[in-house]
Amino acid sequence: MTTRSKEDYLKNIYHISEEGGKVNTGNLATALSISPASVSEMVNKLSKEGLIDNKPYHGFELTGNGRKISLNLIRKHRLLEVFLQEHLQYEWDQVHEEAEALEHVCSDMFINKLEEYLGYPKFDPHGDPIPDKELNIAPTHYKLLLNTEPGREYTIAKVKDSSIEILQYLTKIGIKLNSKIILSEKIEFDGSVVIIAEGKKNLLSKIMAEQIFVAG
Amino acid sequence: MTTRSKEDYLKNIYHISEEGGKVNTGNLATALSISPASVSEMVNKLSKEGLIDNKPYHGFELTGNGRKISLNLIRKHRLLEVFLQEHLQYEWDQVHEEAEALEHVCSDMFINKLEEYLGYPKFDPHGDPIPDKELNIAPTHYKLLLNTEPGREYTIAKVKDSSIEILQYLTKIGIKLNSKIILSEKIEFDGSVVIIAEGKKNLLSKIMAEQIFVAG
DNA sequence: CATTAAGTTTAGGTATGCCTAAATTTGTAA
DNA sequence: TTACAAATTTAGGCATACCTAAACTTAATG
Repeated sequence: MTTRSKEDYLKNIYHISEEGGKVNTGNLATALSISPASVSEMVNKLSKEGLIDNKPYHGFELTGNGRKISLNLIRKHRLLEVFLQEHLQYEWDQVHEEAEALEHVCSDMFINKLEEYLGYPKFDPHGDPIPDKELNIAPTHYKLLLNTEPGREYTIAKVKDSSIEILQYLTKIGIKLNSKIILSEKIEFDGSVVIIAEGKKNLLSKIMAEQIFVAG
Repeated sequence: MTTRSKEDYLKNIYHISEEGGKVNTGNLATALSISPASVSEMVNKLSKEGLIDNKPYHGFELTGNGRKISLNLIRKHRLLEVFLQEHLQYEWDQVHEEAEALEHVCSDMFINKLEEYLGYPKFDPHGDPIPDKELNIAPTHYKLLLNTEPGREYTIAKVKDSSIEILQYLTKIGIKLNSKIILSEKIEFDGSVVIIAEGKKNLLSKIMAEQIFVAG
């Protein structure tokens, strides 16, 4: 059986490895806000169920089946976000939490019908690609804003949806998806940066800036 | 805390007492497909939490708070059913199960926005009234088809949504909400009835007929 | 190559929500 | 008014998914 809890483990394993990290007990525990001991237990169960490949003391990764479950959840999450924002007037920073709850409960039939209803959108409100019915997901080549060439103009392609505070702050300073943005200055002392967006200069802390990805 | 499980208890207590029955360990156990022993335990917890009034060995009923939680769930359930049928092309017999899962998970904000999106519908696809935001629910005075005057025409006002098979069968013989229906003949032997709907005669078993309520 | 710190796993414990079997309560009928 | 059947509750157990504390691996360093 795949419970809500197991689904959360699988989805987080997917996200951590997407971001290039090795997946181990420690960082999964941090991501899930759960003790390492509990993660270790659950990793064993998931491994016995053939959803992850575990090398004790050396980390683990999704199997084909585990990846399918993760991608299906991500598909549900992102389509739900599109619905919430486009039809129910949710704000940018509100969609994530609601989708997080609904994704574990709505059926595949529901999501396929919703996808049709929405007109087969390709991206969610944060700029992330939506896997299709066969769980193919478009690769993205977005750059971290922090790694771009200062002075050049880019387009905001993605903002991580995990922090309500950041999304609210960005909205307040007029930044949204597809806004034009220029990295104006990097401050060595604390890693914060000065950006120009919508004609205005703003300071972003390092943590804020790390949530922003650009294209172009 | 109100968990999924507790919510199911409360909702079922509401439904049983709506149908005029006394609510006790036994019939709640039957409704939930759970052992009487488990129901007895949970009834104690709900009682301690002030959601039901329990007289051991003599049944129980919802308190004001318990009733509010139930009505809010029913509101969510019915609005979700309207959305599923009107926008996602769900069939009559498919809406109940999906709504049953989603109702425990969607937020009050979600359902208030959905209600607006749907244009404040007053009834769900089975004919049941939808409680408003303040949890007021319209009283209904539908009659059991079985108790109507033979030969007279009525309008189908409600069909219970709990059995997929019955809804599928009714659809097959052309019966839907607001269809005109005449009770043609009662067969004493097994309680089944002959009805005329959409110009055609059909036999309904007693169990089937008990699901149909009419107005007019 | 022995030590040790960091990271991981195991051991033992808790709450929830279910179960079966045994004990108790209730109301009715002899 | 006692005895009994039906309904209910209590007792003791199990699985899930979490916890803390203790034990164990690993890898890096002197």
